[in-house]
Amino acid sequence: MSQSISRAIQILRLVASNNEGKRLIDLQRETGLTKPTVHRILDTLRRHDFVEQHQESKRYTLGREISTLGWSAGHQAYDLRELCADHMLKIAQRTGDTSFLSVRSGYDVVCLDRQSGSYPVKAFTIDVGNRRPIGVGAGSVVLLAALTDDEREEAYGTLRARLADYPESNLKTIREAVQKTQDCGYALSNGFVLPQVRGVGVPIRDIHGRAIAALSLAAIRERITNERLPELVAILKMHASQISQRLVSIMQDKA
Amino acid sequence: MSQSISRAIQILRLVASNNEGKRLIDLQRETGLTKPTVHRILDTLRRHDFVEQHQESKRYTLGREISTLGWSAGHQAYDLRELCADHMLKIAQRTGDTSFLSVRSGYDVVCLDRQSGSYPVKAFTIDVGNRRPIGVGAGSVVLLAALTDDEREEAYGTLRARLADYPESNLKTIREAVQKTQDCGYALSNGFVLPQVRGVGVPIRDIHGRAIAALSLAAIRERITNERLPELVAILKMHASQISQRLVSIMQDKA
DNA sequence: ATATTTGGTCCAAATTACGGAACATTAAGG
DNA sequence: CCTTAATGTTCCGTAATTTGGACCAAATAT
Repeated sequence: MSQSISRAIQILRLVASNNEGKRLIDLQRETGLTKPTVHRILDTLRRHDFVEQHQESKRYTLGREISTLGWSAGHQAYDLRELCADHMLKIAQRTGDTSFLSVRSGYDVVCLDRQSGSYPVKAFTIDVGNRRPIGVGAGSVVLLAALTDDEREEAYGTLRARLADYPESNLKTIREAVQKTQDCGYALSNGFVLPQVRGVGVPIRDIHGRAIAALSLAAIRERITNERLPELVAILKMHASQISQRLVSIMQDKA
Repeated sequence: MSQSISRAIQILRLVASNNEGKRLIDLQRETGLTKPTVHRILDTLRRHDFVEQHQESKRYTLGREISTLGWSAGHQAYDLRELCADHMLKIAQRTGDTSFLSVRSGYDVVCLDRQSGSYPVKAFTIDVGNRRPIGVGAGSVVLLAALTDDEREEAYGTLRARLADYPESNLKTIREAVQKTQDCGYALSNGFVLPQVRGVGVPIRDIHGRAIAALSLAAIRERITNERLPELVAILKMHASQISQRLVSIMQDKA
């Protein structure tokens, strides 16, 4: 298998994981490769406009070409966001908390959309377009739990190094959360991202039953009590199932 | 420089250039590489969800991951389309013809948007999301003319092989059209794509004066007469300049 | 039924990517 | 302002990776 292509893709994902861009040395550390190798790969990607380098800060960000290719790819991410927009809003309105829509990207999770409810203390644990390691946060645990056993073990492998940025998370608690999610059908993040914040997440399933996205909400700890939890889960599950149904009918229309 | 990464990117672009997907052998011919090489690269891209392979037809299309990465890249293509939406509509309304918005992607040109006017014979020479070799069509010539001399010569190199699909185009007429565009500030496609269709295009320039996109329109030959041409060019130029001004103010707001 | 086209696999040859080392440039510290 | 540290960039010999000829399998055309 083409090693350098895999490395280039790994670097692309890492560059994507931070909106402010990444420095060469960040990528070197995160990949474990040597400086010249990372530099050469970045240089190649830059020549093809897959990444851009800011002149002053020297930081690398995703390039114009990725944006254009994504456009040609058929706007899947955009379509899913459209499809869920009303539901996202309704969840935020009905609960007063912040709703999130996430999809998996390699061993990252990307936030596709976010809507905030009326409650004055907002839990904005992630911005739209940003990424997190899979397993960190409620929606993220949902997507981790949905992987095959092999994939999940590989995900745990990549996680080890990356959890340094999330002092509230560790492999043990993530494994437990995944187990719980598989048992109960929903994920609970008990301060995994920020100690004051709890989150709840459920999967959105496609026509084959695969979890293609996660619907979740977050709020300060005090607002997600054990008493309120069943109600929140019910709301999320209802919207997830409605979205799934629309997905199914869209798929059937295409065929 | 990383050869295999460049090849992977070249293949990605080729896969993107056809919405129905590409067969292995198509890619082999278009790249000039051997079958095992193309296959191995595609296999690597597939493992990373950068391409998908349809089970029945064996054709390769862009994958879920490209869509997601494009999302993280900051929605540039989408933003530009939004920004131009009103203008696209107005051009179609005022002229009665079909308006196009295009951007460059390597040595391809991607159609970002299309609006059709009231005239009952529509010229749909390209669909939204589809690609063409740079230089084929009015908007496409605009973007070719905007390259640096070195880039343009390389583009001509890649064109040679690809013009087989466009019997109405050849390197000589494209070179002439580019020259004319540089002289006059607009491009005229005199049946380059389909013999019955003429097109007119102008550049949309960013704050630095670089042509980042092309605004164009197309109609059956009889509707784009030499008498009507100045009016059409004026309309296109007016909208292009308005879009440029909005781009400038957006850029300044960011800084 | 046979020929042809296309998709996929194996493996030896050599081209290519790799990374140590050294240099350049920017940022931090005294 | 000078020194030290940290990061970005380039060079080049070496070794590992990619390469493509040859081959097989499956589908499609004749």
